[in-house]
Amino acid sequence: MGYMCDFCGDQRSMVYCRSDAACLCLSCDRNVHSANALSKRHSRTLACERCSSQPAVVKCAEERVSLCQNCDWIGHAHSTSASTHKRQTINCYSGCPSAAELSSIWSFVLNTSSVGESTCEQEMGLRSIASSSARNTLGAAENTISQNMPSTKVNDVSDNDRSGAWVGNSSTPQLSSAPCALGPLAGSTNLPLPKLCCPGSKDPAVCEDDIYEDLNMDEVDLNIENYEELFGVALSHSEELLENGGIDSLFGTKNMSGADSNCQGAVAAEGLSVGVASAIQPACSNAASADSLMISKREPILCLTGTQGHTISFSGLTGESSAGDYQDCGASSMFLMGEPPWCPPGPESFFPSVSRSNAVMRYKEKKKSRKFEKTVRYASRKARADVRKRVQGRFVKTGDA
DNA sequence: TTTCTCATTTCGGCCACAGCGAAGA
DNA sequence: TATCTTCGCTGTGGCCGAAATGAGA
Repeated sequence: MGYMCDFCGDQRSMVYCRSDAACLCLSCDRNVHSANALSKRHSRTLACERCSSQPAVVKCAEERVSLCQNCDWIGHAHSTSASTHKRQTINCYSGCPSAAELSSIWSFVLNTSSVGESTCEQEMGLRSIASSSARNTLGAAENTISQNMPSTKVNDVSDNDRSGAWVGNSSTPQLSSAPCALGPLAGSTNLPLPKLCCPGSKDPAVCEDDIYEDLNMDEVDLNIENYEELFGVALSHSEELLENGGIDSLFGTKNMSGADSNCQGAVAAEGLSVGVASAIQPACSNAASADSLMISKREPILCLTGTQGHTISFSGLTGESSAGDYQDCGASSMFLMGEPPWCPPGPESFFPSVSRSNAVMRYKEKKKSRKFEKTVRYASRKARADVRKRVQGRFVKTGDA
């Protein structure tokens, strides 16, 4: 890092806000994003420690740095030795999570409190910012993985790892958490397979609908106390763990690479279904906000390690994503264009055509009725514009009649 | 089934000006 | 180095026209 907070300029920046395109310290992150309900929806993640201008998507265990997609690619794809580096997905978050909740999202702090306890109740308690939708959809993804890759050993983690499977890393879904994963959403569907909420999903419309239905950040009432203090301790703890080589326990999940990697089987399997693989590791699938989930759709990032330790990366789209992009393009464009370009022409029987058309109708209706609130950044300007004289909608000079 | 026409919806530009930040004195 | 001044840019809302979309013949 080393870069200063874009807001206060005093503290070291730690968090990258996609919506604001800004790097913030934790304190400013809290202040800025607790201002109103809209700002609470901003999807944030750790800032890339290399370029400090992009959101980090993975954490390299060997180099001990958080890297954005680009830096990760530059640093690992071109080097045979570096390509074997163990990397962990860094999750997004939104709202104003407490330190404990952030620790759950990133799993690099206060891990001991949850180690060894993997009950649904605890996870739900920790992840209060996570919507049931996100939880369910990921759970559905797990289920799908298990069905589509029966030969792949998905559940290959210790109890300790399991505790962080949900809260810390989306790259390695855990079948063991099926009671949690198979929530009402997945269970209520009549579709042969649970819904997926990922770029490779066969029915993004369904996903987005569910996201909007189930996500209600306004209901989240989160308070942050002793933010800096907590994180100071937490970071020290994480560094200590890193020095001890306890990357697994630090992140609470399996690594992305390695001989027993969960993803390995997926890649090794011939005719890899990218869609399914995307379900394995959406960029921010653990994020609670629709924001982040949409980002996941737009930026399907795959970093899978094959049998030779080579990393295969896919990125659907590159470049900056504006706030407007998140509004709709993420899902609708993909949806309207049919199958995502990265979807292989595999079996099309994931969803019956009737269900799909129904999903199309539901999606269109919902899209029609959806309202995107406009954020007024300067109330004073708004107040002045409201009282300013106009002619045919245009402002006129004060002196003019 | 395709093509054309009309109605409806969506979206971007325009306007004045206070306020903010950068640059220079 | 600190303070002040100047300049340029930003954002605000309602209306209009062009473009896109949908429905019907």
